[in-house]
Amino acid sequence: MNYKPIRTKKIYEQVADSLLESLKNGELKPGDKLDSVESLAGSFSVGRSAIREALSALRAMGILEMRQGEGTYVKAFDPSRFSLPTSVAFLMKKEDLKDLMEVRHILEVGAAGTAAWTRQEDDLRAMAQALSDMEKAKGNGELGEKADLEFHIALVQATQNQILINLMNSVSEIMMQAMRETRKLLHTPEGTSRLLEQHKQILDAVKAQDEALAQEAMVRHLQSVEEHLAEYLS
Amino acid sequence: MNYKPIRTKKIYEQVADSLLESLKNGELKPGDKLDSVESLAGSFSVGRSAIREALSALRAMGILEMRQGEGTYVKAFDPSRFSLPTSVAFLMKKEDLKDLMEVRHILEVGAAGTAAWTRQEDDLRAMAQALSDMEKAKGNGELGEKADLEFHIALVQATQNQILINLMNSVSEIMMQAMRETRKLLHTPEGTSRLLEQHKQILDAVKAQDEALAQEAMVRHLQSVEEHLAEYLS
DNA sequence: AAACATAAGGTCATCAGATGACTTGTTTTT
DNA sequence: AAAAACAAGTCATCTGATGACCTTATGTTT
Repeated sequence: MNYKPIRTKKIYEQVADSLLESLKNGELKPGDKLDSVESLAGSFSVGRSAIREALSALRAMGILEMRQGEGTYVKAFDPSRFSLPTSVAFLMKKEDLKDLMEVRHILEVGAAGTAAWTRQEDDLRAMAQALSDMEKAKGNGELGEKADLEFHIALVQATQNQILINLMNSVSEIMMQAMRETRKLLHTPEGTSRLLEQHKQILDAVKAQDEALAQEAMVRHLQSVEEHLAEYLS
Repeated sequence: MNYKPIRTKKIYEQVADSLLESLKNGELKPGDKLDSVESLAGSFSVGRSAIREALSALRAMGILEMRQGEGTYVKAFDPSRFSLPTSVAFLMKKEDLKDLMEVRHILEVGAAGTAAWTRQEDDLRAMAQALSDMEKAKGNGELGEKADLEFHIALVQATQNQILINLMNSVSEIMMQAMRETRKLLHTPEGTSRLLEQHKQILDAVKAQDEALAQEAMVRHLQSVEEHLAEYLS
């Protein structure tokens, strides 16, 4: 015999769900100010702690904003919510990292293709700037790596797709944190010139608005990078 | 003149950061049990509420697990943490949805390409099953849609990449919620047979382990879908 | 009249004590 | 030996109090 559990959900979860429901119904709209914690506690007939936990949960989801002394407000949708938790990088295993690298590969190739369509002059300038920084940094691992990152950021920015930008950036950040030591070995003197050439091909294809070529160039680049990191991931 | 703000961070944020630090240092490992809320409150010289808020925040990040009556434990890394907040679908605007659709496009094409390499017999069976379900459901929008979704899930499963699977699934879920009404118009009687043909091409390419063909077939499929949804997104 | 200073009210942040609920392990009873 | 009762540890929630912070209104000075 298995009876249904009674009161499975914790109180603050019920409260959070109820508030979420109000949002879906349109009773609460972005920008609205919620009732004070006290009055909410009264309405729901629960303690303030439960309300606060519910609000904290919703804030963690990025739906609410609590401003001390002012009140609690419904946040508008913000594409930056579409990012991954970077704080967990340090407990990823090698397989996880391999999976993440694959996701990055997919996103980055896709971004290169999209950017070929959507890139503006600004974006081309930013990418070219990153390339020239990389050239200047030849041999300096620290700087070279920074310029490398800047290039990839400029590329994804060129897609004009905020969700993609946020997703890509958080993926990159997690990978950087998880591979702190290893990734330096890409920026040896001759490594830099190889990377430089690959990046230049990507930029040229994006500039020429050649989607297929941009994707190919990115695939070549990533395959090269992945080869050099292979031993770390195996 | 701009002075540094004093005590920028709230107490629970400081506590959360401190605990995160312990995780990075390796003082805390996945599976470990944390001290009780009381004793943590003593160690940090703060009230229990502050500790609880910190723990709640870490739980929201998926790093901790609080079990009533037992204690608080450090969770192991779980790829399912790499998903996007599905609860915010209802406050997305059309541009956001367009961006998200683009991300889905990129991920799905990438998944098709990867699956061509990694798919197992099981995966092929699951995809074929979804297709036959779709055929049976011809005309029934509800069932057809379900089978459609199953096909895409089976495809991404075939990549064997848990992070990609989670990411893709949450993207799909958000899109489904945000387009509740509109997406039904794909599963008209003649719409279904068109979709069926496109899916079959994808399956064939994946079965043949032809990466490029699988990607092409997926691109064709998504372009067709996007065309039919165009009026909704414009 | 304009700028500044002060006070008041509202609200979130934190603390501390108390009670309830849940899990685990031990002891007692049958 | 099995079942039931009990005890200890812990998280969940409630409550009241205090502090910190923001906004607004009011008063004061220039």
